Amino acid sequence: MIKLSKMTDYGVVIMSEMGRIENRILTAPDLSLYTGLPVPTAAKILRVLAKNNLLSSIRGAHGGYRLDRKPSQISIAEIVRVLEGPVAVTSCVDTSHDDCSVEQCCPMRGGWEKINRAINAAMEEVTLADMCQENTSALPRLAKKAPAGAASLNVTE
Amino acid sequence: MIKLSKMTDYGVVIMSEMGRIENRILTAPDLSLYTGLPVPTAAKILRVLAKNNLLSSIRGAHGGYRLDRKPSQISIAEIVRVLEGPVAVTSCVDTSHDDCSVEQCCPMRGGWEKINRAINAAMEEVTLADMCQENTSALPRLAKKAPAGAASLNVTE
DNA sequence: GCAAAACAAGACTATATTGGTATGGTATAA
DNA sequence: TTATACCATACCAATATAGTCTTGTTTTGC
Repeated sequence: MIKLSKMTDYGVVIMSEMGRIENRILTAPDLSLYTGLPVPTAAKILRVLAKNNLLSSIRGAHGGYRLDRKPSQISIAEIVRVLEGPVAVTSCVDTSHDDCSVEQCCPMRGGWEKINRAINAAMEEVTLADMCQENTSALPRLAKKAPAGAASLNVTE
Repeated sequence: MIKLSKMTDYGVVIMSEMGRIENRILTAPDLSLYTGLPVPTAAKILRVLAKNNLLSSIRGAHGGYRLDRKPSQISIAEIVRVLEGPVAVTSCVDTSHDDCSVEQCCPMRGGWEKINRAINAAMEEVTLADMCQENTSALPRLAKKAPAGAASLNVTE
């Protein structure tokens, strides 16, 4: 199961929540309430999103966060990239590229490259607007403890 | 950085190694030698691959492992699926689907579904044969300690 | 029939990543 | 000037992963 980190998942959930309300200002506690995430966690993610120009932060009393662009202009790829780093299925794990010194002529490179491109394209194509289409009253839906609320299916085969 | 686990990476490397040699029988120590992986690790992966009908195991003296099918008939998706589980970017992490009880009407589902499908298609399309195209003398290439040798690029943006 | 070679299976350990929390600081509105 | 809310960093805990070790089973070949 190739999966995104929870932080990234939460990030997408938070962003869609903001997308739904659009140009309203929401605070970390607001979002925490809406999504079921603990406040510090929500705050942490919001900070990162703001730092990377997906949200603007407004400080001081009555401050909070606001979407920087329209939901239709924000791709999932962008959110994932901000919270998770470059979108790619890499395997030469280390930062030091010493081990995979064959980089340039590695026979596998072509295959992975193709796969990476496809993944990127797919994520680039789906926007926040696609994620938060109308009709879903978000607020009351995550009763219990759990945050979550994103993808579920597995495309098993 | 959405990444595959090392085991999966190793699995692909091992499979391409076997694809290169095709219908020869290779033992875990052989593969360990060729790929630079520790023997027990290679053995572990081989076992999983064999259990899932990608390799056949031959026991006893002069035994080992052999590819079950031609490299061109084995997709990367299959290898990844065997070593990593279903290929999907899920986020409702838990096995218990209790938290995401909205599954059916979750507004995000559509978006993730699309992304998952694209990833799957890409991996389904690339075969082992694509990964181990000719000319690369595999044996002497991983001198030092490190195994690796798979993807490298990052498709950063 | 016995010994050696090779796979089979599981438990176990150590390490790395990640999620989550706490603390102290800064800016701004009322 | 006080309360609200963002900012930054450092720390802890839990989980997941990689890797190892041990014991067992099957088969070849002498």
